Amino acid sequence: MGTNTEIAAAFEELAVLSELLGANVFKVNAFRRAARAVESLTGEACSMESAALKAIDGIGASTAAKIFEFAKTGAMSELDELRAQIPAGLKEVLGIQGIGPKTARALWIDAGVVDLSSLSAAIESGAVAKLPRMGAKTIENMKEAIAFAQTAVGRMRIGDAMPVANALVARLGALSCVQRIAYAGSLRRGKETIGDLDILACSEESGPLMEAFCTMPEVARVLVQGLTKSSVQTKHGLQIDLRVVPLEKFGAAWQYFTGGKEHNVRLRERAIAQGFRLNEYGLFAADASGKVADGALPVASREESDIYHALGLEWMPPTMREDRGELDAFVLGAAHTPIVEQHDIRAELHCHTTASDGALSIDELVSEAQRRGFHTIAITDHSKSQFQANGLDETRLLTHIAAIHAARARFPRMQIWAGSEVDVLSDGSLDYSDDLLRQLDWVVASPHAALKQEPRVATDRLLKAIRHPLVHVLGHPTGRIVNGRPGLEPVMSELYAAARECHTALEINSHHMRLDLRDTHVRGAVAAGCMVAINCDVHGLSDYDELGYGILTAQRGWLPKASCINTFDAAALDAWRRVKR
DNA sequence: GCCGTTTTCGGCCCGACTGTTTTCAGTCG
Repeated sequence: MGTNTEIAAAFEELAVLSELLGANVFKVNAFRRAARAVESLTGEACSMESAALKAIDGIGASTAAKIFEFAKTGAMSELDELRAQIPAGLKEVLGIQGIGPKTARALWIDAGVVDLSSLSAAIESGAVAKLPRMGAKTIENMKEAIAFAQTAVGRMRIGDAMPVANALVARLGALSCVQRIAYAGSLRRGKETIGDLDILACSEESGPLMEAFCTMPEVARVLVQGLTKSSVQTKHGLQIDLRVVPLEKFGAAWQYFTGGKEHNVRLRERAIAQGFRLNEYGLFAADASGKVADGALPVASREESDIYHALGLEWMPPTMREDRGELDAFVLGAAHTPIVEQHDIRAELHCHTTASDGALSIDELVSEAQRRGFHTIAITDHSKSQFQANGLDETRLLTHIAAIHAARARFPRMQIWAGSEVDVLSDGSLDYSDDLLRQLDWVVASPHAALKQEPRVATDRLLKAIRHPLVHVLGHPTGRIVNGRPGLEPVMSELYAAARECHTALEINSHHMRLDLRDTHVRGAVAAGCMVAINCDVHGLSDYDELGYGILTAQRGWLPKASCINTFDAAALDAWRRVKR
């Protein structure tokens, strides 16, 4: 057996290693495409029939055979052979900015470089300078890039990147030469972590704009500076790319720089098939040989929707542009299920007061929910096992329930529920008795401890909570922390099936440190027919703003509005709740 | 390695920038 993640990683490694051996680039791309195809499956690749595998775009006979081999033996012989030929440390050499597969291969074959330290040694000894196309400037850049690789931050959490991007957009947008500006890239697509920031601007004099950008005080190193494209690295190790296009081409450029890469490749293939060519300046009519006449005006370029419409597609949210079937789903005129949007959310069903570890009183929580246009709030303080979070014992909980119910008189327009975020203990039992749970209006059950359990143990633990007749929502099901801890790794398909059968919703915890369920889990839950809750796990006033990250994650998982309980009207939500009361 | 509304062979997305070259290869996104 092997998980989809493991199989995708094997194909990605196959791509990298065969690239280092100088394989045909199209073969390398085919491995990468296979990796992506496996990664975005909602079922397990290892348990699929050969015909079903080969029916998937990007998976042919050779790839299917490799998946079978992996399922049977836990390894791929072709990958093992490549690993035996190539020094393991060469992959980190390939990771250096400016060193691609051709250079890495030349460094290895002709200069004996096998890892970063031997690369530095080869630079010092002059061995690198003897290679073709290795001038003084190239070697200087290489030395800087090696030094920078030691300090780089890696991928940044979306909640850390978003404020940086917003501030940068505001600062550059204030320059008089800037007509329009926005961020693009994986940040706009709402990925949980961001590798670099992509900013797109329109200006009639890009020189001063590029100069202003490259001389910002936080810039440590200018990688590239041109009139349409510049890249810098900041003192914190974050790479920022700025692209400048004319105003009338903003839509084409925004589409192009938002990506994802594979989505764009598919879109350009579609353009060619329809007699066009697509680039960052627009969609152009092509002649029979695929050429665009010099000076031809674009068919579409001003807005993203112009591009998609001209190609027979609806505009689609950036969150869905990952080559996971969106081009088929958004054909112009075809009916598609409305995806959840932030303004659809009318209820917060997971929040904490000062009774446990929150910073707000009951009234402060409720009035903020009301101010945001919500009709329902469930107050869910921690249960007794969370002693470090001041979790409530039985006596305090009963007092708290009364206090929450008393608040109803002060907020006649709000539906206010007394709830709990009750701990799912390591054996799957809950932290309060059924008698006590029955007195609550709303129960979120969440794992907080024992987050390193074996997958089988974790699965059974969470299944027990999902099947509990008094539980409405399984909160942050895996307990992972983005860039922090992996959390539980249960067999998700079993959780989806049980959740659907038992009328239990699975939570997308919106906090940018959690985002749990993650995007791929949401997609799987939707495919299995589950209901999903999007909650902010509010501890302080600003946590209500985390909702945006939860929505991005939900959209990346193609969550329909109708499958999200927070979008129900007050009566429907109450009816849904009462099934378990 | 994948794929087919020209195709089972011969294609496979596109452009900016850099450094090293005298016209382009390599890298990146």
